[in-house]
Amino acid sequence: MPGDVQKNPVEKIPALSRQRLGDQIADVLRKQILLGELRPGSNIPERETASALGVSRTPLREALLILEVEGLVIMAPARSPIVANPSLEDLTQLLLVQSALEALAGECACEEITNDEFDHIESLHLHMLASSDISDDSLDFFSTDMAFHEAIVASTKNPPLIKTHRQYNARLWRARFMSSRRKIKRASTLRDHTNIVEGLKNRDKAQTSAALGEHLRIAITNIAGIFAREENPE
Amino acid sequence: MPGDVQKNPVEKIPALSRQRLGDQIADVLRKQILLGELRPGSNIPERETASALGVSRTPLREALLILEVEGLVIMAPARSPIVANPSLEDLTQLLLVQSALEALAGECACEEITNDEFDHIESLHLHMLASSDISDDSLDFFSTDMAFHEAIVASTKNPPLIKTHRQYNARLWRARFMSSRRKIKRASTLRDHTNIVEGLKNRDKAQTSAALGEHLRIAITNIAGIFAREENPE
DNA sequence: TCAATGTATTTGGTATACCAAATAATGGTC
DNA sequence: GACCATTATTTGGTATACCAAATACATTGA
Repeated sequence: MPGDVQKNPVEKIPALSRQRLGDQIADVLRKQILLGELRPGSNIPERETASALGVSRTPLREALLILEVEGLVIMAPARSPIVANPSLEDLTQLLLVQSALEALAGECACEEITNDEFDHIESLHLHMLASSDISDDSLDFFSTDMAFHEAIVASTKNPPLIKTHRQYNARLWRARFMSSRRKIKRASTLRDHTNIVEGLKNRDKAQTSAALGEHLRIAITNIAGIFAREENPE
Repeated sequence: MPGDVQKNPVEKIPALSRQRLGDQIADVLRKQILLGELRPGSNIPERETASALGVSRTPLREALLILEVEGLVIMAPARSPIVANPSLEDLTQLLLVQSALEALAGECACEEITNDEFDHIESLHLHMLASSDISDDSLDFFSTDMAFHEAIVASTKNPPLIKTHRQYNARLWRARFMSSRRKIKRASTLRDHTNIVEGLKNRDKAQTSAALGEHLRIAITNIAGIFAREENPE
């Protein structure tokens, strides 16, 4: 950056030096990957991306490193880093682990959840129930769904669990988003959620855990359906 | 490195440029942390460590970044990176997640494990049975124990599960090592392992999964005992 | 026309130089 | 003698310069 004008409007970067630049860049790239602005399989050349973001390669590489450890980016020697493009098998394996994590979260949540936290989760559920009929705003339905699951995990107050769950969610985000656009499945999603909320309300470990685990195992089927449809559309 | 003599005897670093230098450094540091050569809470100043390893700060920072994402190192702004020093609560939370991961691994293993893999796992178990009476080589008993669990997880052929499990193992390594030195507990460890092996042999998902999950939940108690002993020795 | 080879360009990997913030030490003053 | 202020040093954070490997392209020969 030899003295050229800073075009980057990312508010105040040096505001109290919030955190490492690399972390902030990782957040930006992660969001772009999740939103599909950076499509799976696409390249992330270091110099180009760095200058596009108005930073140098060093923190950009730091961000790529983080995303690689998280499994969102693949870095091969002498090749541009690329956005991970998980196969159906990859997604199945990820979902299996995620379902185990959420089942555990369900158990822990029954012990740790506060009434306020439960109320918030229930309100998210009610919002989904209400909006599923009226609007067809896929993005709203989907993001509320994600928030619902994250809120449950957050209520466990188990930082490693929360972090690992978040990382798996990131890798599954795109597939689950595409899956959520099949509105046909909404009814079963909501039915599962009702079971989960009921389990949480009664602090019933077995019900909550089973409902959460089963919920995601169903998601595997849905995603497999998406893949089948892509290969052989209609 | 201005022309000074290379004291680093790390074989041939540029041998076919195996992989990124940062990854190799991360491996070295991780091993040092696990073996206790880098004690929890100790500093890892960048310049000093880099020159000690005969590399520059860039790949060293890359390694520290990786270890930070893995949870083995804490990096705070304007402070030397330090080796994570998990509290009893931290370890409890980690073990809870790890137990869920191993329970899942047990289920998957029953479907995926080959006869060769089972034989290997069984031989590890037999080795532990044999050596538990004769020698009191804690390190051997412990490392075989770790290999036993890792082999089970590996037999699932689920890469994300394997990777996540390995990362949790790294964070738990030290605590489990200290715990394993209480020879009194060996009998119960071996009894658990016998159940696990039996479950695997019969490809019995429920038994294998339950035995693995329970096994680690017991480890939580053992580690809590270690902490209690440290605070109030004898 | 096709293939093979050599060169130029682009890639990521690494080392180093520079910067800002935080800390620790030292000197001065009350 | 104690406390506060100021400075010097050490820290990590960032930018840049350099390097080697890999690729793509072009040119030349069969």
